[in-house]
Amino acid sequence: MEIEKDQPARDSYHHGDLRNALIAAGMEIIEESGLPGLSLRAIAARVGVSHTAPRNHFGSMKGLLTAIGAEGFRLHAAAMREGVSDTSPGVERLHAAMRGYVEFALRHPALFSMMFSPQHVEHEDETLLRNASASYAVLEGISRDLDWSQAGESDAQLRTEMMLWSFVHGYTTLRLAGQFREPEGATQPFDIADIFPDFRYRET
Amino acid sequence: MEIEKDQPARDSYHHGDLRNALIAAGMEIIEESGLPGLSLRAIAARVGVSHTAPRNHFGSMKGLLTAIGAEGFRLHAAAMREGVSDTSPGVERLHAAMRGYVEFALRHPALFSMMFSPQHVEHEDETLLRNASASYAVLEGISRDLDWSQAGESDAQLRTEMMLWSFVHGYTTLRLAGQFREPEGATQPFDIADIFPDFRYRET
DNA sequence: ACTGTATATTTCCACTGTCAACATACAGCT
DNA sequence: AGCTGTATGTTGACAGTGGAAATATACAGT
Repeated sequence: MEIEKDQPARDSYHHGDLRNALIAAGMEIIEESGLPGLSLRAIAARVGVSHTAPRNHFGSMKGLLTAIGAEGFRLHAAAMREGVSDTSPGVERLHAAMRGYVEFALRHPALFSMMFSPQHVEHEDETLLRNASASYAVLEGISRDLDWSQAGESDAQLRTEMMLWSFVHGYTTLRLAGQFREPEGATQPFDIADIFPDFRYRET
Repeated sequence: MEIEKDQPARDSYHHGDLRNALIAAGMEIIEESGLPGLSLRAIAARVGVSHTAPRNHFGSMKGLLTAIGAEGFRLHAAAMREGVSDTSPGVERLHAAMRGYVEFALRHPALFSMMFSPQHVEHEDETLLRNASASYAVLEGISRDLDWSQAGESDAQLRTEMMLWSFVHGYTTLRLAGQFREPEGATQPFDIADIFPDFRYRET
């Protein structure tokens, strides 16, 4: 790889806001070239800084990726909230939130998969967990506006939320991994709202 | 890393069954040290062969990982089938299959996440897809023994299968990523069967 | 003005996957 | 049996990676 020519001119030896600049640069690169293109050196070069400079702010590559992932969760939550903003409460709102979840992942596949990869990201990290919870809270809030009375038992609320998150996240992950077949004649797999289990099973 | 001392003695210049030996060695390493420890050179060293030898059989690192992933899907399907073998048909069998899915992933976390990572694995690969389908087919078969009549519409079968797979896979992935909270007093998150949506929602 | 600390650079290291050139063994044909 | 083409392994080099130690520079508090 050649040296980055148009390094942002820096007046002083110190950058001033290197931490945020690195996160932003990492975001750009992961959008452009995916995870394989996301190297410590590439990020540093884009900011115009030596490849060891990030170490002062993030400790290691994993630390930097974790910060990027945390920012990803922030965007993820924002995308869901926006997709939901102009729907009236009820199932439609839930469907909209689920679609927001999926569409964000399809638009930012590399970022999304990194966010949930313990290999790349320190999944115990405080801000990462907090931002992930904020994302989780969007689904949670909508879920509370519905009546899940048949769930019945203790911790019904928590169970329902886990069910929702599992379902949406699994659908998203499998779509990203290209595992779903299209139904006959269609060019895309079923929309997530079309497979949402609004039914109950019985044994034959 | 030091050189591997106890290389399996090889009588002849040619190995004889290098392809399978490499897959087996890769399996061992990913179990012991996870994805970060899984390097082309480490796999080759364990078999006692130069690090460029795999190239003849797999083309690239990704090719080798794909073969390992395909083998992983085979084991995954086998684990599910075994967990199901001594249950009578019905919901219990479905629960058993889901538990088998989850437990395999918890026992082989690195392998499992690699299997679904397009970054590591050629997810269009023929044998990989075939073995993945075999795994898929276990859930599918059990699902057919249940009555999902309320799903109703066209392609109900396919939708149901997608729903099941999404749910199980999402639960598994989120557990692996450490995203679920334990309910109060418990040391583990809810079992997957305890959050399975055997209910329907209504709007309030 | 002085001093300790935060920030950034330089240089080196072990390690990675890929590649081209070469060595060895096997398999099929005459 | 001998020849030959092809499959299979090896060697050595290469650019790229993240991390670490030693060093330079600037800032912040006294």
